[in-house]
Amino acid sequence: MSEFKSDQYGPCTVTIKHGCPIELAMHIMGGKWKGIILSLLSKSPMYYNAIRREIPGITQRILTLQLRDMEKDGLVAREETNDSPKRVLYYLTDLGENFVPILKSLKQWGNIYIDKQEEGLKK
Amino acid sequence: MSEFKSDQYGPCTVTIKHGCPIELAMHIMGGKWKGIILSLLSKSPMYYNAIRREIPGITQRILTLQLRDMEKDGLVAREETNDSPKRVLYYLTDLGENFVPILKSLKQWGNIYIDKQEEGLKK
DNA sequence: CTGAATCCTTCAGGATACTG
DNA sequence: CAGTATCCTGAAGGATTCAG
Repeated sequence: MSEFKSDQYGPCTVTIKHGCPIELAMHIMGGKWKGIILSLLSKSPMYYNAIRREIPGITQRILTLQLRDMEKDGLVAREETNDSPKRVLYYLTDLGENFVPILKSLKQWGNIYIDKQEEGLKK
Repeated sequence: MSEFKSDQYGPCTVTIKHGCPIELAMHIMGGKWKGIILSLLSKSPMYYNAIRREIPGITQRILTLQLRDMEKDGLVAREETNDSPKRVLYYLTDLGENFVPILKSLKQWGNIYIDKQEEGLKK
C-alpha cells in the first residue's frame, strides 16, 4: 500500500538498484560535491580547471570522479576543445537543469535549519 | 563571489561543519532510509514497529539509529506511552514537514530519470 | 515492544605522485 | 590542462545477540 515498496520496477534490470525514485535521486545527487558542481554549472558552462578553482578542498581525482558520475548519469555533458593543451568544457544537460530548482529548495530548507539552531543557542 | 564558499559561517561552531546549506540538507537527509521514514510519517504518526513493518530490509539497530539522528536534527519527535510493554510514537516536527515538498520534487525528478533510462533502452 | 552492545564489511572520499 | 595510478582511512550500514 505504501508508495515505497522496494525492488518493484518490473523487468527493469538497468543500472537501477533503487526501487524508490527518491532513494534513486538521493543516491545520484548524494555525492559530496555534486550539489556544488551543479550549482556552479547552473550559472554557466565551465572548464575543468575553473570548476576546480571554485571548489577549494577538492582533489583532482575526486573532481574527476564526481564529474564522471554525473556524466554517466546524464546530468552534465563534456566537450573537448582542439587546443593544446586541450581543455574540457562541462555544462548541464536538461536533466541536470531539472535538478536546479530542487537545489534551491534544499538551500532554503538548510537555511531554516541553521536559523533554528541559532535560535536554540540564544535562549 | 560564489554562493558556495566553504566554512564561512563565522563564529558558528555549532554542530554545523557544512559551510553550504545545500550540503547540510543533503547530509541530514542523506541517510539511506530517512527519505522513506519521512514519507511514511508524512501520512500519519506511527509506532516504531509499524515503521519497521513498512520497511522490510531494515534492521532494528539501523532504524533506531536513523530515527535518533532525525530526532537530534529536529525532523521527528517521539512520545512514549505508559503501556506495558511500552510503545513509542514517532511523528514529524514542523521542520520535518517542511521537507515533504522537497521529497515530492525528488520523487518526480527520480521518475524523469527512470523514464529517460527506459527510452535509452528501446532505441 | 523498543531498543543497546558487539563485531564486521564495504566503499566513498582523500593524499600523493605521475602522464599525454 | 585534464586527467591516471596507488594506497589509505573513516564512517555508514548491517548481522546478530542481549536487555528493560
